[in-house]
Amino acid sequence: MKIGYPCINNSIPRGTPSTFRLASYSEGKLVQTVKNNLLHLNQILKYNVKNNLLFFRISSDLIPFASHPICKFAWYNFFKSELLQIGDYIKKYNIRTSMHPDQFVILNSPKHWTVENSIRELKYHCVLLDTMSLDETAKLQIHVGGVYGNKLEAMDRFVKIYNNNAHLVDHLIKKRLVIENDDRLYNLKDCIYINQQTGIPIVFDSFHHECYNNGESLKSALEMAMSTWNMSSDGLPMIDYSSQNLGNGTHHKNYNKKRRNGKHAQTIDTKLFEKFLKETKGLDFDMMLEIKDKEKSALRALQMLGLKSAINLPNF
DNA sequence: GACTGTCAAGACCGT
DNA sequence: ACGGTCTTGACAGTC
Repeated sequence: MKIGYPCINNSIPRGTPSTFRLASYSEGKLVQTVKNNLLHLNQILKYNVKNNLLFFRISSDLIPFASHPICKFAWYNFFKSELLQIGDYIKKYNIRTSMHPDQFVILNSPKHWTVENSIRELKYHCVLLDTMSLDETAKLQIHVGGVYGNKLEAMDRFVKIYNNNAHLVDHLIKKRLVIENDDRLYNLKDCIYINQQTGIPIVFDSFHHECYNNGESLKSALEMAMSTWNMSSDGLPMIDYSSQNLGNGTHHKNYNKKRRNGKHAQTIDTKLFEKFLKETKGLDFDMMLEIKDKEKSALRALQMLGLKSAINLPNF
């Protein structure tokens, strides 16, 4: 089991902007920003290795506007050696990686341009991971998409574009793509339906499952999701762990039991995490902590798991 | 230096 | 049909 956190490390000051506005796009700005982003990523990975946090979600904003038509720059050539170096470091210390393209990647949209944009975005992620020379255990995690008034049709549209459009969704994407159950549209059972017809592994999100499920127990749900992974090629199953932000959520005007307030907790609730560990005892997976204070909670989780000093490392 | 509107991209929901 | 909301962090313009 590896513990990780997504994209941002609050212990390492950035110093430089990580992105910029489309309106001010220039090749020079892109190069400078990417250069800074790669240096920053290097620092984060070193921090992670030092601290035994060996699962990390790389930010989709590493190369700003990479999939936008405005970007004609071959960043994958220009930064090839830097990217390879990062990839070597990741492999050397056996760091598990993933990326999570954001809400705009929707493969089952009825609008063909939305699907095309989505695929361009997925390709950017693939080129990035491929240029780092990472194997197919480095995953790209997305949600199923919209419902558009008819869930079965919408799911079948997902399956169809995945299975029957090899010119759009090619092997480079398929070897990395995984789907995640969400908190209101596509739950675990829906993801299983898609998995059965596509073979796409499922990233189990514990918080989303709490919000939206079909009554499965945590452990059996987790086992179902984990069984969709081909351990030899996909690697150990990944899961997302988080809990809801307490505070004024229960007073929100749209509060209800299923959705709660939908936001991720500020910091890890050790009691809930303890309970989660107890209920999932015996299962092995790589766990991403989607919690706002990022590495801080991840370190706490490591401590609770007794993994903190599991490895001895050279100093940096 | 603090404050705040806005940002490439989508979809849902209530009115 | 339409505007607000989801959820999110940081840029970028304003004071």
